[in-house]
Amino acid sequence: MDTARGAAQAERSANQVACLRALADADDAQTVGVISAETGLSRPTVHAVLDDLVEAGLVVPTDPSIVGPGRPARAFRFAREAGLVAGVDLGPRGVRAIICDLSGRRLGYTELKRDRPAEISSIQSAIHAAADESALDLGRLRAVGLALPGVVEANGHLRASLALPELVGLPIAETVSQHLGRPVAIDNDIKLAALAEQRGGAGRGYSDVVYLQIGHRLSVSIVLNGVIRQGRHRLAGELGAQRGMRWTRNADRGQLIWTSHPTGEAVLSAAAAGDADAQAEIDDFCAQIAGRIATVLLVVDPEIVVVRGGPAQDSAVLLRSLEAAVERELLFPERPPFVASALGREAVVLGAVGTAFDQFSTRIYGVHDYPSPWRRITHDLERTSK
Amino acid sequence: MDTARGAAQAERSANQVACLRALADADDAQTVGVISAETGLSRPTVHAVLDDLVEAGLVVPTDPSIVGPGRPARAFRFAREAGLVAGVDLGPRGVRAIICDLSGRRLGYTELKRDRPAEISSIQSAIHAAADESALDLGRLRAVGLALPGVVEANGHLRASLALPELVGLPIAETVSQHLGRPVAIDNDIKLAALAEQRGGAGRGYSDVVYLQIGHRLSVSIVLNGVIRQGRHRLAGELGAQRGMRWTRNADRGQLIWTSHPTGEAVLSAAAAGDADAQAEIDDFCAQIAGRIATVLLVVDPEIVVVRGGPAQDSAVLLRSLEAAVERELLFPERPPFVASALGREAVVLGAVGTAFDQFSTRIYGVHDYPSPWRRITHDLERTSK
DNA sequence: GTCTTTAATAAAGCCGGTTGCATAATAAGT
DNA sequence: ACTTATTATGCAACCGGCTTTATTAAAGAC
Repeated sequence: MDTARGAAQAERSANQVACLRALADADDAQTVGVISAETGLSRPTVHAVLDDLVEAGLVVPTDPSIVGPGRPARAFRFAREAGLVAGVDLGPRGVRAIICDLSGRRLGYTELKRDRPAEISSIQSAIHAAADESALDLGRLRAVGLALPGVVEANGHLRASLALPELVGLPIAETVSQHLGRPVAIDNDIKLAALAEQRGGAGRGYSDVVYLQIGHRLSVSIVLNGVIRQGRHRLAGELGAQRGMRWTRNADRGQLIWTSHPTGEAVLSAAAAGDADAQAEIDDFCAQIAGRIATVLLVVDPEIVVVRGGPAQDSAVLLRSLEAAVERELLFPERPPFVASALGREAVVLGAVGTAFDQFSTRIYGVHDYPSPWRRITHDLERTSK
Repeated sequence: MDTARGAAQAERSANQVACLRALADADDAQTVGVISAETGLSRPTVHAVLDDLVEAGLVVPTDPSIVGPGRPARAFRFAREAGLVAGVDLGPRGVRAIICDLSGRRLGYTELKRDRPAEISSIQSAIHAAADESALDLGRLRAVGLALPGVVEANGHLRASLALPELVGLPIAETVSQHLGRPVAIDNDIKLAALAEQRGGAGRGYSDVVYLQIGHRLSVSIVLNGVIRQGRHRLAGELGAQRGMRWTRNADRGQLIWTSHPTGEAVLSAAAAGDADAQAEIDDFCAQIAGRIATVLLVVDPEIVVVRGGPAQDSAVLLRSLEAAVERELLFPERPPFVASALGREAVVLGAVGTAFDQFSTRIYGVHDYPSPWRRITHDLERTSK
């Protein structure tokens, strides 16, 4: 008895999404005729669907803005300002927050440094600060995404974290959610960065991506079929959890030691400028980590590897060295290309807000299966580098 | 303009599948009323759908076979004999073939040894032999699944194979398909074994399974979200493709060397009987391979690990030793359980026929998205051990 | 003020589903 | 052998969603 109703309503729902997408893709107002042509739906249907969407507040009628002869067409516009979604990246040294509208446009952004141990309240503070930047009304906030370093359980607790030990065991998602009265999606920072790169960064267009972050420690995260690989115990990619398996020998308590130049960045820059010692040190480093990377590649055989490490302009040195080192590990010539991260350090916070869109799509838009605006989320990157 | 038609027909199609499933699940004849109750569809709808299915030959009306008072209900039965699906496991020493009906029942089975190099024609021969066993009419054959050792490309060629070098580079799937006039699904043998174990073997009920075959060489295959992980170059799980990465030190050109007893099976049996030397040798072996297994576990973090190795009755010795060795490698206590393969050597051929059901479901049944009868395929295992 | 052009609305029909009711087919009772 | 109780069938009516077709409304152009 529910089947028929369900199927019929599903069809209407699908058409709502189709019309909303057509309206949101072209970001100025559109007439019913155009939407009808674009979606393949008949004019009366489009009209009925748009009425529903106007009712729901997702679409607003606009002035016809006529040009030619004939009766002016009623125009409609996606009400992208109807709701807000926030993303927060709570790291060991600071917090970043971003606020987007329903179309994924970046409306507010904040970056706060911190010396003291982190507190849960700094998450809400960052959201408020980002909202104040553009005088946004947080009453329209629909959902929040949160990125944390460490093993994040499905229930929103932080099971383990070397970077934020002060928050381990706390019900973080629950606390923030109760405080803000909004749903909170929470996940590991590297996993969210990988997702952002796959959806709209260097891995765009590929569904299977391995993301590699090379800093003072090495982190791996994997996106398969367009979704983050979590694993039964949320340990997928946690290669550091293997005993006695240090990635490199020149690491001392989580700090990489470089000899040719004081910092990793300096070594990269020098190698890029032609310094042979620096290049040799990088090649040696890559050779050390290549074995385990090769194993990861042979387990999942991804389409592409996105690498974040060192300053963006010098990443080519690291990439080529790593590529060569990995190639030496493999018996077959088939190997995914290694490309530099496109989103850099922003990837984490973009992944956070994006995953909120993904997980709470229905609550955010009020329709089922509306796709998240990853394209725009990741595209508005320039605004930050101002 | 196609949307409405499409949605409506999709609904009808879904209802066809629902009715067919209800009919196939209870494998004797069912009345319209029962199906209606089971599917939640109304009686007139069920009747219309069944008429379609009878038309398509998938369902046959049956004698009412009444019992109580009242007008006898028309009964219908799933026409499981309407089509056949074959699976073939072409190995280095022989070939196995199985033939199932539409419900996944095993109707024919054959096992042929071979000393000479393999030929493609032995695939068809095995199918014919299996059909002859039960006097089956291969005119009803709908699809074929084929398992091969080595790297199998998506187009049906064998890219690399240590076990069957004589077939490398040949368009195997295409040749068999043209010869039989039927679609042929082809894949790597270990991958298909993993799939069979996940769908109806020791990994039943789990969607993320790592399958480990421990013989003279070690093979890994991974099922994620219920589908075989293939990888961009079909190399997912091919850990042997990493240079210099021998799994164990007591291997000589692909042959494991045992000292306490002549064969691996003998070592396992002795250890099971309490032989300390044998147990020590097994523990040493497991310690050697545990590192790489741990890495695989940390990359994908599966729900369960299915292990095939040694004779079934002594597998507990190997499993416990392996479990302990892997546990020593991991920093976190979370670890998937290790269980013994339920399908044994049959897993490969069962996976072959099952993947044919999966891939050619529409052609086999004539309806969209009818689920493969994995349960019955893997359940009829006893018939072989006769 | 009328004509032309374009869009909105209304009406009718299709397809798939459901509910409700009269009817047919049987076993059991007399 | 006939009636009755019982059960499933088959038909009719209706709903929800979409489409097509025809009619009406609203603007600019002459």
